[in-house]
Amino acid sequence: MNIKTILLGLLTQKSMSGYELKKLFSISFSYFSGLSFGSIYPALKKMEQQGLINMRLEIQENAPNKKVYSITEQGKDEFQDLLKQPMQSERYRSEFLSRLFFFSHIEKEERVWLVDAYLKSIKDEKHQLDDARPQINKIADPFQRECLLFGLRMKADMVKNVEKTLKAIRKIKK
Amino acid sequence: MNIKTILLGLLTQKSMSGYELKKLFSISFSYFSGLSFGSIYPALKKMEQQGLINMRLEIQENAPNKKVYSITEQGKDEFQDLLKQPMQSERYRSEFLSRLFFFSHIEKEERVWLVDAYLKSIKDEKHQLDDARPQINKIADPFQRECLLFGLRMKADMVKNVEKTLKAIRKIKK
DNA sequence: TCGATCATGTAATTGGTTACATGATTGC
DNA sequence: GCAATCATGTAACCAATTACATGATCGA
Repeated sequence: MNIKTILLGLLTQKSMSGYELKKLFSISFSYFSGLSFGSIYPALKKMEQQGLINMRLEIQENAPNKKVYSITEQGKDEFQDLLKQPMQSERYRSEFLSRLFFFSHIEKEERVWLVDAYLKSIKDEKHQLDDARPQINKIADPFQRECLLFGLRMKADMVKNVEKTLKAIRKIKK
Repeated sequence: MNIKTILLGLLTQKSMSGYELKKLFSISFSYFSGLSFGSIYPALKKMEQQGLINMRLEIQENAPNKKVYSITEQGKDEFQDLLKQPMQSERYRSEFLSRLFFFSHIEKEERVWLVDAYLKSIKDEKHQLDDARPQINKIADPFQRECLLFGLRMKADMVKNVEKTLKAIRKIKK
């Protein structure tokens, strides 16, 4: 999903500035995507030119002025169209698999060490997601809750599968 | 894993031209990555300039001449270094999850239809991988066989998890 | 004769990231 | 006084894709 769709989606719920979009995004969306100001601000400018969103300058006294964007009717139509496009399952670009593919080129201890460290890091992420669960559930709608559940299941599966691979590569001599 | 590492890895096994690299890549690596000529040829040129690989022009009579690249000692060292870097688990950029996140904005039938079509497409991919299994196993080393097994397990888990999500969204009224 | 395979390459575009630049306010 | 938060933006860079350009050979 590209930045345009995401921003349209978030602006459907509430008018916001680029700064606020980034914040909201970091809370609710962080697990499966990530955006930086360097892409948000140019995207908003472009979308305004295309008539998908409107900008209103909000003068603030104790903080810098902010540009509050709201979605237009045209933007809503565009968002609907984008959501209804068929989903093609993307190639799973996995650093883990790419590395494993070339494991014959490094020493056995090195292999075990690498996979073990990787396993720790994904377990860690799973725990982080577990911890964030109540907070996310508070602001999420039913579908977003399903997102979270899906993410947790996939993380658990990932842990299981990496563990299996670790066992297997321990058995490979040489 | 970036293109440089992949090309170095493949060239460790055998000296090859860009065209041959692409072919080999498509067979053994296609499941978890993908490269086009538009990235392979410039990458090879750059790597040659950096001294990671050498080029030898092979004059052919019944086909266009080809540039056969072979890895240098410096290239081997670089490849070793790259393989030993710790793996950081990347963010899982999932179109499915991004779409699900905004599912409240489309009709129920639309949602079910979309997920159902998606489910079919990943089942299809799983079958394709299953079919390619014997062929891949023939040319793969033990670690590459583990890659395949890992991929198959993850695909199966994916199917299960999408099915669960489908059931859940069927139950959500509105 | 038409499409597939062999073979290399460039240009334009996509879709971002990171670093840089600015500057006020608030809390410790 | 220093770090964090608020707030916007540009420039340089990265890593790739797609489309375009060329052209020979071989098999059905």
